Order: sequence, then structure tokens, then C-alpha cells
Amino acid sequence: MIQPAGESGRSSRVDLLFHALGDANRRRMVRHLAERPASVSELAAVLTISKTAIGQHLAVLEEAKLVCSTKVGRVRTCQFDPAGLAPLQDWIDYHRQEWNERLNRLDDLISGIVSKEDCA
Amino acid sequence: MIQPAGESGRSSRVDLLFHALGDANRRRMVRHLAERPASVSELAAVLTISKTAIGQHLAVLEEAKLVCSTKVGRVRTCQFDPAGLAPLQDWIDYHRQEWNERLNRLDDLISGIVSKEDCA
DNA sequence: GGGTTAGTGAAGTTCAAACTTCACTGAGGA
DNA sequence: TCCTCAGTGAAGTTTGAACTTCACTAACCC
Repeated sequence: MIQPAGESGRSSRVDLLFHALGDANRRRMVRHLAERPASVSELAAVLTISKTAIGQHLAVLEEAKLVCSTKVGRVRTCQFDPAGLAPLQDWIDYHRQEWNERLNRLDDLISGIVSKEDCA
Repeated sequence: MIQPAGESGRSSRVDLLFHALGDANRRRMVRHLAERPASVSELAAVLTISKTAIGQHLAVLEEAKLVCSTKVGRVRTCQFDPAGLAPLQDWIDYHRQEWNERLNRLDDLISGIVSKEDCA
């Protein structure tokens, strides 16, 4: 059974996101939903897996806040929410920035050495 | 044993990336390496897991091209490579864009309806 | 040379999670 | 009303992968 990460030690938002997107089928779901909303049955047909499996993946995606769904009558319609990607973007930005600062520190170090050499 | 994804069906770059970053310990490694390079032993001390485990995680991160490492003497030094994040950024951008286009199509549809109403 | 330290390979254990099937509920249509 | 279709819950199976330990190699230091 696909674990909807209820009490599985997956705590942070980033954790949920990377885990949710770490599965190829869930990424296919997201990709499909980015084009247009779809029902559980439609997604099951597209991915050629059981509707039960779709339901389980859906729970994971919803917990990661990448997808939301509403049920009207007997059909549940799933929708992509791009805002859910924000923490992922933040994570990337953080690491890029950290890296740049590291390069800057290196720059400072080097120019410091150079100016000392100038003094000598 | 940590599977270095050799023949595990993980094919695409994005697949490798999401899988690599889906693990909290690997993210901690990346975070540490974004600040400064480190040896296997140092990472093992920081994450408090065995050096063997670090070596296994390292293989995954290297395959995803997020980290590179070189061995001089008996110590292997690992380094973060921010360029490895590019495909991840592309993935995010694609889905945001797809979403925007979807909204634009909706806009067009609505304004089409409105102008028809104007004609009536 | 001999001891220590850094890292690796092999093998085994454990656990999460991605599926399945089956049984069921409940909405819609003939 | 009856039948069908959409979705869900429970339970079981199977696999991938995150660890460990142990044994080993090779570099460094005395």
C-alpha cells in the first residue's frame, strides 16, 4: 500500500515534496494535471494502473500540497496547484545562494592575499 | 545496501535528481557540501552514520551529478556542483509555464464568450 | 616495519512503499 | 428498481533501498 506519509517520519514540507516527486508515476500525474484537471478514472487509464493506486498517489500529492481534489457526485476531480512548488524553488535558491557566497568568500580571500602581496 | 541506481529503472536525469534529493540524509550532505567540501569521514561524523553509508549515498549523488569527488592519497574530498540542479529548475519552470498557458487559454475562452455576448 | 586511519566491497537485515485484488458504498442512468 | 460505473478501504505481496557489520586494501606516521 502506498504510504500517505501520515506518521512515517516525513515531516518538513521539502521532505514531502521531494518524496512526492521522487516517484515517476506521481510526476506523470502532475504533468498530466498541469495541462488540465482529471478524474481518478482518467488518471488510472492514462498511467495504466489501478484506480486504487491513483487514490494512494493522490493522497501523497495532496499532502505535499501539489494537487487538490474535490468530489462532486461520484467523480473526484484532481487539480494541480503550482504554488505548491514554492518550497522546492526556495530550496534550490538557498543552495545556489550558499554556493555563490562560498565563491565570494574565496574571492575575498584571494584578493586579500593579492593585496598583501602588493604591500610586500 | 544503498542502490546506486545502476540498473534500477531510474533513467532520466530528473528521475535521478528527485530520487537523490528524496532522502533527508542526502539532502543534509548536499547542504553541508554547499558550505564547503568535505571528506567521507567528516560527512560520516556530521550525519552520524557509517562511512560505508556515506560512500553509498555519495554514489547516488554523483550519478545525479549533484556532487563530484576526487581521491588524493587516502582521503576522498566531495564537492557540491550547483550546475547539477539545472534539470530540476527546468522541471519546475516547465510546470509553471504549462500552468500559465492553461490560464491563458482559459482567459481566451472567457473573453471569446464575452465578445460573443457583446455581439448578441 | 608496525600501528593507525580513510575508504571500499560484500553480504545480510529491515522497513517503507508501490502495487495488486477483493469487497464494498454510493451516484446516475435505463 | 436494477445495473453500471467511480471511487475507497482493507489486506497481502513484493521489491527497492537505507542501513549495518565485517573484512579488507592502501596511505600515512612513528
